[in-house]
Amino acid sequence: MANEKKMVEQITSMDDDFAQWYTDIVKKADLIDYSSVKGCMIIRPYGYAIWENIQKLLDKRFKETGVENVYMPMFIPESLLNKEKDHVKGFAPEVAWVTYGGSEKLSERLCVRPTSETLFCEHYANIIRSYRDLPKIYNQWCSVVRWEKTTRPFLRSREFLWQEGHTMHATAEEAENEALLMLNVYADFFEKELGIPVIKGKKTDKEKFAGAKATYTVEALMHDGKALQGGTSHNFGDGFARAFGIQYLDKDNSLKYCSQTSWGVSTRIIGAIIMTHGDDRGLVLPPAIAPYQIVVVPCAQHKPGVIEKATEVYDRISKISRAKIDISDNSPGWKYAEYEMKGVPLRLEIGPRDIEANQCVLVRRDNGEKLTVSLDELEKIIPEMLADITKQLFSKALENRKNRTYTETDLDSFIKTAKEKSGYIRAYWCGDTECELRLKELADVTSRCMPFDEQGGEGRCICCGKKADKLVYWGKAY
RNA sequence: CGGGAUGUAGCGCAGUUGGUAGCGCGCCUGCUUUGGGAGCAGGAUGUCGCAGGUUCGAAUCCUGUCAUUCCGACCA
Repeated sequence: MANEKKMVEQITSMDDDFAQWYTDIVKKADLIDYSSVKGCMIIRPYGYAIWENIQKLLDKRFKETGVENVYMPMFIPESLLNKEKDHVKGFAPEVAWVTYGGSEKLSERLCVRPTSETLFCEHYANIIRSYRDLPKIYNQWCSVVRWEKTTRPFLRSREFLWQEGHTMHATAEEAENEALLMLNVYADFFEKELGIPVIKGKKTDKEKFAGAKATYTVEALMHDGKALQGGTSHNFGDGFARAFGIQYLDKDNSLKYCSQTSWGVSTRIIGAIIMTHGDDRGLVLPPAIAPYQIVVVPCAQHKPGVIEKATEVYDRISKISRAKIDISDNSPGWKYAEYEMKGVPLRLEIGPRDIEANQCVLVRRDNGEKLTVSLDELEKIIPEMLADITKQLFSKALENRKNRTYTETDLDSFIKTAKEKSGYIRAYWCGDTECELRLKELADVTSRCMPFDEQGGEGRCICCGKKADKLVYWGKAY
């Protein structure tokens, strides 16, 4: 019992204080450490391994659609940043500036990239001449800097890792297709690999990206009912192309402006994983991105033959999964708690009793189920269980979203629900930004997205009561 | 950027009216243990966040500053 108490003390319960629970997990699962610069975190090996797995899986999906990776500089001259008005207005308040090189003041200050639209545009203007040069579908994996006031690990840090795709196309239609294609890549990745259900939709003008014609988003709902924008894909039309003079000579020998997209996801995804699947015992990782998918814990490992047998099993399952074996002299109970904290999807326990019976015990992190299985069946059972874990994580998260999605048709109920519940509120909206601002004021919610799947109907604007054809998901967001 | 809380050993925390720093866990050594965070014995570990100031003397009082955290406003 004394031990149980100790375990409970490790992390704050999510029902007591969700924010503190999140912070505890991030630290105690060894994902990050704080650095001496506010809002800049050290991503530790266990956390970085998760990011590497995310990168690997996404990068493969990108390349299957024709993406090429590049690397752009991290500095942007002020004059370059200023070229597109809406864009600079959106980002200027939160950029970091370099004003000195060594001891000399720079003649023009350099901004540390908050995003690289301008750099890509400058480059594209130089390399695109003819329709034969199109499309250009570039992506870069890098870090960007935004001088946030309030910071939280993974969710909002001043420097964060991400991927930014920037593409140039001959026609507006092609650009629109690209933006939607990448949105679908994100949605598929979230749902199939991470077990996080998302809502695909369009952002309102108020919420769209600075300088974009349209912003599309995949929205996820966290365990506490707050929304998190998982990834965004923007159609820029030819706005930047006009500002940067990106033109090509078409087949008909006339000069035309390119149409452009950009799309990105960041280490924020890790925050989404924590807040979607985690529980009071710690992190729960979807197998696809878990640094190790299964941990072998020998029991009574001092007894002759146990470590040998456990190692043999480990070698075997290493061929079919990312595996780890822990033969440290910590007690088995300690190891159970430790790997639960770290969210390892499966635990394989093996001790003298098992060895005698040619079996082992498999324990699932997501639901705690214990299964005694024959050692002969491991190669068959483990991949099945890993796949099933992702599915179960998905349905559990979907269930949470369903339970936290409310539909309202009159303003008073809308405000009441917004005050009393935490989740999405579905309600019609006339399209007027005034109404959006008013809802923010009255109910403290913002529009999260206009789901593609749920348009086409008609109702009354939740705010002004006028005829409305836009169904919007409203809520509070990270 | 506003409001609250915090900063002392790796982690969690005590430290009273100012007098030169302690507890638990962890760590190291040895023995016994090992199927849900093991036991006993011995041992090591500190610019008291940082910078000034007051004082014979500061972890303690004052000023500033930096960071963390929570709640708002802003944003991925």
